[in-house]
Amino acid sequence: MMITTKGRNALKVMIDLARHEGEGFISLADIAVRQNESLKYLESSAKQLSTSGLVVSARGKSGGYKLSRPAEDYTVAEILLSGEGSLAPVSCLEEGSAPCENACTCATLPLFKELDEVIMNFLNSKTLKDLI
Amino acid sequence: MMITTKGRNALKVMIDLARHEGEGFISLADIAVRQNESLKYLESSAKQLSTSGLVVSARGKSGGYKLSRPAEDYTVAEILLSGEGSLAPVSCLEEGSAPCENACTCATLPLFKELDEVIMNFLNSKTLKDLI
DNA sequence: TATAATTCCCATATAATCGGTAGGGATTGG
DNA sequence: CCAATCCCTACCGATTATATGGGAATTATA
Repeated sequence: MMITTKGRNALKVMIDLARHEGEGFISLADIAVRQNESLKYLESSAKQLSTSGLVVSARGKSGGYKLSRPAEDYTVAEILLSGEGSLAPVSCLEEGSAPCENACTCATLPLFKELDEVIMNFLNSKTLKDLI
Repeated sequence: MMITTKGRNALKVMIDLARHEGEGFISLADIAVRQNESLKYLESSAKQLSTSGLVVSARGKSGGYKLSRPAEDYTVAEILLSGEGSLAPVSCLEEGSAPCENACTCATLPLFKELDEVIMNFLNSKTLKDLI
């Protein structure tokens, strides 16, 4: 499976924030209850989204998270990428991975490159707004 | 990543067999050399293909494997499925997995169902013959 | 100023999966 | 009988997945 709980939780946080767009900062505790997920585990996804610049965070009392742009300006691809690091269907297509020494003769690489494109085209065509 | 060495090796075996279609039984030792893979590791993929009925095996001296149908009659999807067991992009879409108790309220499930369809449509549209 | 709420940071734990390796059994053509 | 070949089972180290837990830093507000 390509998408783990990290990506799924990143998406759940973003969807919840999008549903409460314009309501100021939303606390993770609220999101955890609504999405039926562990607060502690959501923290890592939320922090990653914040580091990636996809959300703005505010610490301290009445703090929380909010979207940094309108919901329709996010692609699903960038949200999942923030959570997962990579969405490549095979490890040899991950950015930064050691290039496979058999790449030039590998009988399967062209296929997986195509598959990667198909997946990314789909995920780039969907916006956060489409999910709410 | 969704495709592991199991699926990739299944594909490599099938591609090699397709390239030698009509030459009778091909030994795994030959395939291992040509594909630059460990014989021992390929054995598990080949056995799985045999169990799935995608190839015919012959034991004993001058034995080996051969395709059970013409190369153009295999979809890439069924080959990868034989090696991987499942190609679902998330665990909750895997057949036989315990159904997620949040399925009816999960904000992300519809998206992943669509993604699964996109992936399977692509992999079903490709045949083994397309790869050689 | 004290308190409570909140994000942020780091460490730990457990289970599963990945990517093989090893050894030998069963079968069969020559 | 022998060598080649597939078949079966067990194991193993490394990594990843899926969290949990403790507490530090920050901030609004009473």
